[in-house]
Amino acid sequence: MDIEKQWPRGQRAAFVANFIRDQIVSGELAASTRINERVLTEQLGVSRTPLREAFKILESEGLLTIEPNRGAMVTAISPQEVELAIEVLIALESVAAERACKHATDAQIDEIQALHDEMVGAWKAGALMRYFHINQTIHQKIVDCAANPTLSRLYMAESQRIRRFRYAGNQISDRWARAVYEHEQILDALRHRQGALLREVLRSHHLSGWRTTRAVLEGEIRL
Amino acid sequence: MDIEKQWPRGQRAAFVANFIRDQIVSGELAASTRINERVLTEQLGVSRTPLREAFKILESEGLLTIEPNRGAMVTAISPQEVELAIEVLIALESVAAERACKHATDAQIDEIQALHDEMVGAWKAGALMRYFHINQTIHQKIVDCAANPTLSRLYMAESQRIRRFRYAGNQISDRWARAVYEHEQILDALRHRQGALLREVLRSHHLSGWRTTRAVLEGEIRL
DNA sequence: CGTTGCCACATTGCATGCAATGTGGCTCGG
DNA sequence: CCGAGCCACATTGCATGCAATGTGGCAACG
Repeated sequence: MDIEKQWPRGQRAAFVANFIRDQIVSGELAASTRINERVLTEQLGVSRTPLREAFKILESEGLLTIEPNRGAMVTAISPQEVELAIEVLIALESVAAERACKHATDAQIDEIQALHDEMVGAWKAGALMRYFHINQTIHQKIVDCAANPTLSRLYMAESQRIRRFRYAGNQISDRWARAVYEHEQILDALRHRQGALLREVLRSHHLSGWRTTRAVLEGEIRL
Repeated sequence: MDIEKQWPRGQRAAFVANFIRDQIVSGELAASTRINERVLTEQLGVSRTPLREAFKILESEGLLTIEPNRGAMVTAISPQEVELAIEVLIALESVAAERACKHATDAQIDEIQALHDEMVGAWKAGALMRYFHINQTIHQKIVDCAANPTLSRLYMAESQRIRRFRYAGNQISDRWARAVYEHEQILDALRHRQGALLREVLRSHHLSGWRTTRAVLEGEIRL
């Protein structure tokens, strides 16, 4: 990437971390891939110091595993661990649901509605990647409506950590259609500020999404 | 500290991070304190490279804030943010409660019981610091019983992040006595594997703890 | 006397060199 | 032919030097 282009002093580690994080959460860097410092420094045009600082950031986010003297590799996560993480995500979103219905501004809801419309467009256009990305954004925005920075931070970190696994499930077109329908229920509940309902709709949305995804991951469904 | 003593190659950043983290969560390093790299390198006997890597780790844990060209300082947290973080901690412990009642081994419960007995000892001896530390350990162990690594990891990180604030509330002797009583209810619920009950007891335990702590922080109660 | 601009010093950000460790291939003995 | 040991090379861990940026104090000016 951007060899020669120099990022601002004081933010290089952050930019490098973003770059690697994108590659990991998008699945471009497969699990257990070893990362070579020299290669990356040449790709990114920064020295090893900010690079290694980025490694430490990503390690504490759970995306990289660093073995002393052997370097960094993309953390491997089992479907079992993903399932447990989703349980945590559901808990976080449950708290968010009730709070979001209390604290969301109309502008925030409109923004989510706009994202939803855009997502439906991506669905109809068959743009899976775009759909998936907007989907994630919508969930994050709902959590952000809860006006709880800790909640937003943990939700973002954890959903990114398992993102590469969840992508699989959306490739099933039945699931895709159903998810769009569920999202409409979610928006309704939010718009009518029915916290308990939103919580339950979100919960079953995630559970049914995970059932599909797990089936795909375990090879029970051929694409 | 340990000038001259050299930590093993490959773990220095981690050890430095632990060292600083202890100082922050224990309150020895006050909020907004600027941290000077040169001073720390001399105290710890490591060079600036692992030190700066440790800074990045602690920054992503939310304990340090790094301003470019101005260095690291202990992140300031408002009581408002602490309250919001506690709401998240309660959500995490709620998930943990149900799961812990299903997955806890008898040995784990015995271990928690032993910690509880030790904590009562510290209480009777008036050893506040020791009491507080065991208290935190008990809650972490309960979460660990849930056998969900993500849950354990997030719970630990977040409880450490706000630890320095919660200490204040325990200095009220009424609260201290009540907390011990509540902990007995918690252990009972866990031992009888009553998940829903455990969840509710934990929830009200944290809420009443926070009410006291907030009052102390806001200066409504003189020590 | 207060304010502004400037300069020297302190501190951080990053690149790089060196030492330590890991790794793959080769030799040599069985 | 196979395996163990060894050696050269690749890679990482850390220390340190240099450049960029921030900061506090002093001087000059109003």
